[in-house]
Amino acid sequence: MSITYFRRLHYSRLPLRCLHTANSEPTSTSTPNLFSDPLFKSKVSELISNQHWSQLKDLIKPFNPTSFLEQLLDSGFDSSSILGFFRWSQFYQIYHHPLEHLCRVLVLLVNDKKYPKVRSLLHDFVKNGKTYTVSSVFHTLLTCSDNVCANSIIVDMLVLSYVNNGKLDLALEAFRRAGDYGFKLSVFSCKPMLKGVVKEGKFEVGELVYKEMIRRRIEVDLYTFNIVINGLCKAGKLNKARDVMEDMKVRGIMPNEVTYNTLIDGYCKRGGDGKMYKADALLREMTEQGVSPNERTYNTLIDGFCKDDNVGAAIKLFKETQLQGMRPDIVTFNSLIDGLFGDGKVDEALGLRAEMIRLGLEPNIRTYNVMINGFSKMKMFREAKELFDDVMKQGLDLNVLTFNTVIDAHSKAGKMEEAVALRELMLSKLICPTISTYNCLLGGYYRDGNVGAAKELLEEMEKKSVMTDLVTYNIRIDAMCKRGESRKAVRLLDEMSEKRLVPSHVTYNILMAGYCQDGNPKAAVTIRKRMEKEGKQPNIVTYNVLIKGFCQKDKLEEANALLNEMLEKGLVPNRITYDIIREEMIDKGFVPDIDGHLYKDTVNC
DNA sequence: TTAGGGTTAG
Repeated sequence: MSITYFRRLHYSRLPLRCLHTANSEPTSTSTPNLFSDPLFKSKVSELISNQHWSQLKDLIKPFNPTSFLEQLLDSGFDSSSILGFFRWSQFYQIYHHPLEHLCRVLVLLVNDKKYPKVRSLLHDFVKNGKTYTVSSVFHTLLTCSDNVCANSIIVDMLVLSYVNNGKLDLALEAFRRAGDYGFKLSVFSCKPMLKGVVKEGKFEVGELVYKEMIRRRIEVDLYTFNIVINGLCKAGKLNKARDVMEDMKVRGIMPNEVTYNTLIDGYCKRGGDGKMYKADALLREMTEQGVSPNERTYNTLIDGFCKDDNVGAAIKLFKETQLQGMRPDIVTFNSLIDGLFGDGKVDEALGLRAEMIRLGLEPNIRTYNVMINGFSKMKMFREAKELFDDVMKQGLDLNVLTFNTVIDAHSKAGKMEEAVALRELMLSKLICPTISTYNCLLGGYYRDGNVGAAKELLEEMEKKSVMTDLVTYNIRIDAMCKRGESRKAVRLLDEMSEKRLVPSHVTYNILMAGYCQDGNPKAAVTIRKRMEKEGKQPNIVTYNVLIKGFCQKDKLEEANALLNEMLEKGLVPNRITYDIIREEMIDKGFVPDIDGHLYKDTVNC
């Protein structure tokens, strides 16, 4: 039977609605049984296996591709040929086969254990195909196959495809609904899904997924535990993170250096009071458990100490690691240089930069950002500008943080014209300003007392639809308070709420400082109550602000009560507490004891 | 496959 004969036969017999229409939904399946003729079947098979698509296209031109595919599926063709035709017609001819046929092809491939092909087909389906709801895919799959194992493999790979194509919401929905349909997922899909969830900062969801994995008895491996622990640490749920580490041990999976490094980093960044003590205890624990700390462990701790205003401990650890033969890297030096600048030790910071160069480590853009910022914090604006110019000359890839840092340095130096010129420069380099860029400029205008320019900038931000953030409000609130408009500033809290911005400790502390500066510490206490109502406990700055406020009004009993409250809560007084506030109280007749408490000196009074 | 460093507000 010749091809020409077939064409004639089917052109004359097929109803018009059965003819091929690109992008169309299937119409009818009334095509006669094409493969009853062995010659035709063998011709089709040959064309598909040799990928002679143009010839095949001519041959099957009269037929509806969906009907043709259905007949391929019903006629015992091998899975590779069926997949070949499916892919060609679906992705190259842009013909949408019904979901049922996709499911049938998938089941066929899984039964043949052709898993890479299943993955690839699902990838293309998720990436380029029509978007179906998760329930329609699940439902269709069930109507095509009652093989629980095969179906589960397909759904598992579907979830993975959703994740790999950035469709995390669909992946999560599939994960949630899989159990209702009797599909069992594996760690192969759940792990990347968890990773994606944590990367997007959806820590609560990550925790739920983990719990659900345990409940459904999906195997959780070491890497997955580490992802879960990382998510909990980033969410600040350190106790839960530790519980998960204990849980993994119970399940026979021993924590490795990544587990410990993740937890140590969690404590360093979100460990609250005594965080570095806890982080250091974890270092000892890991060594006792036979897990060797590596460069990352020490870098994390060194950075933690630096940010905890304890650069001395950071340097001590740095020297210890060198004695152990560990080589510091660029991360170690960047953290230490930042810490030393923060502690006002400019010479030591510059010495470390020289040391890193001596060791053959080239400063990177982060090193320069840290240094420009360090000079700026020390009010060494000329040095900050010179370093920035030097970096420009070197042709290093400046990024938005470099510009934000140097813009901030200029705005702090009161050089607003140059700060604005730098914003123009960054635009000319196609570096897009961020909200931080605007915040640096805004802060500069307010510091200059140029409320008009600040207002214009805010209007420009509004016009350009730049999303203001928490820091923008803190800057505006601070500026209002400094102008003696604390009551007006409080009203901005409502505006923040409308924009779904949650005031931070800093916001409340600024407001309290404002009221205290106005000579009204009692009003500051009402702000404290509002903050506590929002679930935020006073921190060291809160106490410093309030104590200072009451001191300035000579309400020393109130100030002392707050100091005692702070100590009883285990908050460690900082330099400001000691140097400014406590000294003032001692001057006014209080006597310190060995615990740091103050007592009214009744003898001398 | 998992873990570390840089900007703006008190």
